[in-house]
Order: sequence, then C-alpha cells, then structure tokens
Amino acid sequence: MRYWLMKSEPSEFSIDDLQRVGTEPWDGVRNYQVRNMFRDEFKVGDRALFYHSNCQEIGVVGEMVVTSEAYPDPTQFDPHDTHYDPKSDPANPRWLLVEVSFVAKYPRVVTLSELRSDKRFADLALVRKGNRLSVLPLSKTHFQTIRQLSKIK
DNA sequence: GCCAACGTTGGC
DNA sequence: GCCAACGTTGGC
Repeated sequence: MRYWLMKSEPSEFSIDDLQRVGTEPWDGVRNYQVRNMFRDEFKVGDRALFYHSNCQEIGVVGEMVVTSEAYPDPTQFDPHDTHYDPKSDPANPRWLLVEVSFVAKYPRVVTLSELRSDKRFADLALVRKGNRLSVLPLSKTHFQTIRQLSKIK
C-alpha cells in the first residue's frame, strides 16, 4: 500500500464536501506527472491525506482511501467545463482521474507551517522548495506522524 | 531541440 | 493582489 497527499482548494472542494458525498472522482488534474502517478502508481486501497491549499488555514485536514483504478477524466471532453481540453482525443484520452472515499476528518488541522518547522518533515516533498504538484507521494512514517499530530483517536 | 513567452500554482 | 517557481507552448 502506498501513501499520498492530495491538494484541493476548499472553496472548490473541501474535506466537508468529501464527507458529505462519501466518494468523489478527483477530476481536473492537468499535470502530466500527476497523470502518470494516477496511471502507474495509484492502487485501490492506497491511503491519501486531504490537504487544503490557498485558504485561511493551510494544511492537512483528513484522510481518504483510493477506491478506483485510474480512468479517463470526463471533464476534459466537456466544452462547458473549466477543465475542458480540446486537444484531448477521446480515442486516446490525455487526462485521468482516480476516485477517493472519505475516511476521516481530523479534529485539528496539521498546518503547513507546523510541517515546515518540524525536522521530521525535512524530506517531505510538500515542504521542499519549488514543489507545486497537486498530488505528492508520502512515506508511511510521514503519514503516521501527521496522523499523530492531528490528535485523531 | 532550444528557449522566450505565457499560463498556473499556491504561499504570503 | 503579488510574485516566485514551475510547466507548457510554439516558432525557429
């Protein structure tokens, strides 16, 4: 089993939204590195941290589980969708997504500044300079340490 | 294949 | 809203 961190702007889609709907297709990803991770590395049963970006309290807010293999993101073919990609060929779709399901909302946010100031996260991709990927791999140790910091029972 | 121009991400 | 740090595009 692998561990991931997945970013979302809560004004677009938040941990509360995921808790309400239960399962969500993680659509709209338009980055080849992430597309390749979805295709080659994501497996059903993998765990992922839900991260709120571009908001008041930036940080890790909960946990999810991967509940589908990668498959074509339908929003790339929808001219009315903001993620529409006219260059993507339906016979050979350019963009993929995976589905994720709600596992837990943390009782407190494990903030970005907290992760930055903790030496245990020195090699966490999220806090490394210049890393802007919206989906990042994570070690089991980092996953478990963040879980402990969240104070979840 | 190079690289300038442009677009996006995301913290602050 | 600013802007650094990327990624992508497209002319050559």
